Parts: sequence; C-alpha cells; structure tokens
Amino acid sequence: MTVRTRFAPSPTGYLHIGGARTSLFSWLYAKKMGGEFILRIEDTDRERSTQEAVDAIIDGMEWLGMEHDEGPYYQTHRFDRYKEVIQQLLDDGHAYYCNCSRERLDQIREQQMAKKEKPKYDGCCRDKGLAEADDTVIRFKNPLEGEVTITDHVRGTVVIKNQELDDLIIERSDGTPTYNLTVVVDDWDMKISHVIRGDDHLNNTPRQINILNALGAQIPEYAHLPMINGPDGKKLSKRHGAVSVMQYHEEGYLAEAVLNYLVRLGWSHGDQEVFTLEEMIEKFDIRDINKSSSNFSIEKLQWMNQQYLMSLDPVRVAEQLAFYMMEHGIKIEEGPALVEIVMLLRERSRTLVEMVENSRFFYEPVEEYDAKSVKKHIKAGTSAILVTIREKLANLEEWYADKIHHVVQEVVNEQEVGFPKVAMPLRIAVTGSTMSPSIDTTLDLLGREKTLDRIDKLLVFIANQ
RNA sequence: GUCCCCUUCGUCUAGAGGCCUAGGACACCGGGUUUUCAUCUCGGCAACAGGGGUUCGACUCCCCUAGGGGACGCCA
Repeated sequence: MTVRTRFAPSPTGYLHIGGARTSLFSWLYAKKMGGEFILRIEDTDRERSTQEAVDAIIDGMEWLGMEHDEGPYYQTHRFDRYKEVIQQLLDDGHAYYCNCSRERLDQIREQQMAKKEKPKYDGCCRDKGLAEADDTVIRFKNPLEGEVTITDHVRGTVVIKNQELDDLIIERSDGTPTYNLTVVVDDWDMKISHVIRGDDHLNNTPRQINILNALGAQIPEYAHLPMINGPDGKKLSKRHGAVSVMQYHEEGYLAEAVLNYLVRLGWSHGDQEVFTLEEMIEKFDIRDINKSSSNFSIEKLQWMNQQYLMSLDPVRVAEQLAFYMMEHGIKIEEGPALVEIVMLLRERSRTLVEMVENSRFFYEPVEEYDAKSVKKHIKAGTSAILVTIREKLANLEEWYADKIHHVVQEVVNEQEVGFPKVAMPLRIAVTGSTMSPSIDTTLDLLGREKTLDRIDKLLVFIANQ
C-alpha cells in the first residue's frame, strides 16, 4: 500500500505555525515512506474562504519547501461528487431530511445544558421520512448503540460511545456539504492512507469513521498531533507575536531553521537538536511524536536560526541577505560584498534582519555616536591617538586586515597604552558604537577612504564637545 | 456542564519497571578564551502535578484527585 498523506487547511487566513507543523509531519511521513503528499483546500465555507488565503498558504508551504505531489484540490470544485455520496447515503437509509428550525435546535441545546447534559441533536426527524424542502438539511444517521474505536498512532486506542454522538448535518439547507462529510469523501476518494492532523479533530474522528463505515469505505490510519501554544501556554495568537509563517520569513529567519525548530516541537530523536532535511526525513517516526502540547519559544527559534546562519554556505546565505538588504533600503553597491558581511556577522546575528542592521554602517555614514560609548572611551588623549593612527593608516601601503592590525599595535606600543585605548575610539568613529567585529577586518572591509573620513568626522565631533 | 485528550527543569525534550544521584538543548547565572560585541568553551541553577495502589523495585503499569487543552455549530 502506498502511503498517501495530506494537508487540508481551510483558507481563512495565512499559514500559521500550528498548520505548518501539522503539514510538516504529514509531509515528512510521506517522504519517509516514499509516499505522496497531497494538498487539499477545504473551502466549503464560502463566507470565510478567500483566494488570498489560498495564495498565502501555498506561499508559506513553498517557502518552507514542503512541495505537494498532488493538488491543490479544492472542495468547492467537488460539489457534484459530494451530492452523489449524500444521495447514496440517503438511498441506503444512512441519512435523512430534517426540518428542525434553528430556534428549536437552540432551544434543545439550552435545555440540555441546563440539565447538565452534553448538547446533542435529539433525532426528532430521524424517522419522519421527510422529503426535501427549501428549509431542510440532511443529517447522517449515526448508529445509536455500540462504540467506535479509534486506533491512533499518537494517542493509542480511544473508544467513544455512539451515544455520545448525534446525527450531524452533512448538507446545509442551501445544498452545500459540511466539513465532516467532505473530509470523509475526499480522504476516501484521494486514497489517503494516513490522516495526520491536529488534535482538535480527534473528537470528529468517530463521526467520520461512522460515515466511512456507512459508505463501506476503508478506514485510514490516524495520527492526531498535539497543539502548539504560545510561550505562556495559552492558545497561540497574535498577541504572542508572529503567528504567520511568512512573518518569520520577513523577520529574517531561514526556512531550514523554522523547519528544524518546528520538527522538534512535539517530536524528538534522542538528544539531537539539529537536523538536516535529509536527516529529518530519515529519522522521522510517528512513534516518536509526543502526546502533550508544546509551547512556542522564540528564543530557541532564534538560537536555531543562528546555528543555520553559521553553518550554511555563506554564499547561499549572502544570496538571501541581498533580499533583506533591499527590503531595508540598503544600497549594497555602496559597501563590501555580501559574502564578506555574512562571514563577519553571522556569529553576531540571530536573524538576517539583525545582520542587515549590524552591517548598516558599512553602507551608510555613521549619523550619531552611541552616548555611553563616547562617555566611556573618548577621553582627553583620544584625539591625539586618533590623529596618530589616522596618519599611519593614510600611509599604509596595502589595505589589508593584518597590515591594519599591525598599525594599531604599533600605536599601542608607541603610546604605551592598552589596545582598547586605540581600538575603541576607532570603533566609535567607524561604527558609531563599541560593539563591532574585530577592528582590523572591519576597517579592511570598510575601505581606507571611508575609514579616514570617519576618523576625521569623529575628531570634529570631539573638538566641538 | 457533558464527553475526549494531556501532565518530567521557566521552555523544548530524553526516559519502553532496576542503566535515574533523572540526561540533553534553549533561556538564565558564573568562569575561561577574546581588543569590544559575539562565537567558542567550562561550570552552575533547575523537573517526574498530588494521593493511593501493583511490584522485591515505579518517572515508567493501574485507579482517584487537581490543573491544562479540545469537542459539543446549517465553522473547519
């Protein structure tokens, strides 16, 4: 049997972290088993579904590299098929028309709640043999007795009594099919072997199994994934920061890092933290998925991102950096090659956006000096030292990091001061603050002309103080 | 409320009855390396929700309680 998994989002918003993780597990399993991964858009709720959301979801999946082998299928394109199945259910006595008003439904719900019972449809029209009318819906005749056993690869065996279930609506009064019907039909038609989805669907599973049984369809394997919550353990929402996967892209995270971070949420392979895509596929096993929900931690994602920034081929990172440079208005032709920037700053940047900001001084003039740095390192003798080093730098024959370092050391020796006495003012002159990569490489990359200009500028600044 | 699910350091997790004095990672705190920042490195802090069983022995199995989550829609 070929393994076929699917990701079936409803297009009511962007691809969020939880959806991405669900998709990832589904995708990984398909890849691992040499199977197929299908993308299906569950857009039967026409009120809330938008093309914009469909595009956003596809963009997100594409960015993360989760390519689908089939689809996207749209449920709205399959209405004829759903009609057909519903008719079959009707013909076989597994479904019936119901004309209970919404008011009546609300009323019995209230009554049941008041009696501390689980709200359920009371089966009022179940045996009335009603015919189709404008205001009728079609309900599935759920078995009254017995129980449904779900064999879940994550949860184990879950048994639900049929008495807990009710006759759910499978076709609305406007003639459109509902979720529980469409999923069943699609998973069946699309020969989905493994339904890997969020935990929130565990409760729907027994209903779906009953429909599948009524249809004489095979029951797929199930794996219900635990949820991802915010850092505070509450449902992930906008107040926790970025929820959309693409927002992480905008913030300078690498797809590899996001994937790696996500795969470790609810899944593990011993103590291993970092996985290449190949390793993920090779080592992924449904049996290693956790049962409990996990909390999203931006700190760990940041750490992970930096791991990738540091280990990925700098040329490739530079290619991506170019995009962010542009986005943040930096003219890359005004400064050093991006590969150099990556090599210099990847140990000091957790995201590509941070790298952009950390490298800004290479491309744009220093507008202001960090007050604390100035206070601490600009002292009485600083100007003299700056003038000396400027002189030596101006006369350097070759502008290379090691030559520059040599010159700085020379001044340190001649003036009989500590290295910081020379290096710090230089840093301030060139970057605006004292936090910078090694000073010699920085000057090397910045170039002689800009270096001298900036020293002059700082000298003027000191004079005016 | 009813039903279902979950519960190991602050967070992600290892743990398949003795390997547990509960391991790793992030974060945090200290030391070292370093011209600053960072990287790197060494060390520290820190958890089996509670209570009953079962067993020679329980983080691991069973039950109860508590807490958290989900479902209960003509949403998906």
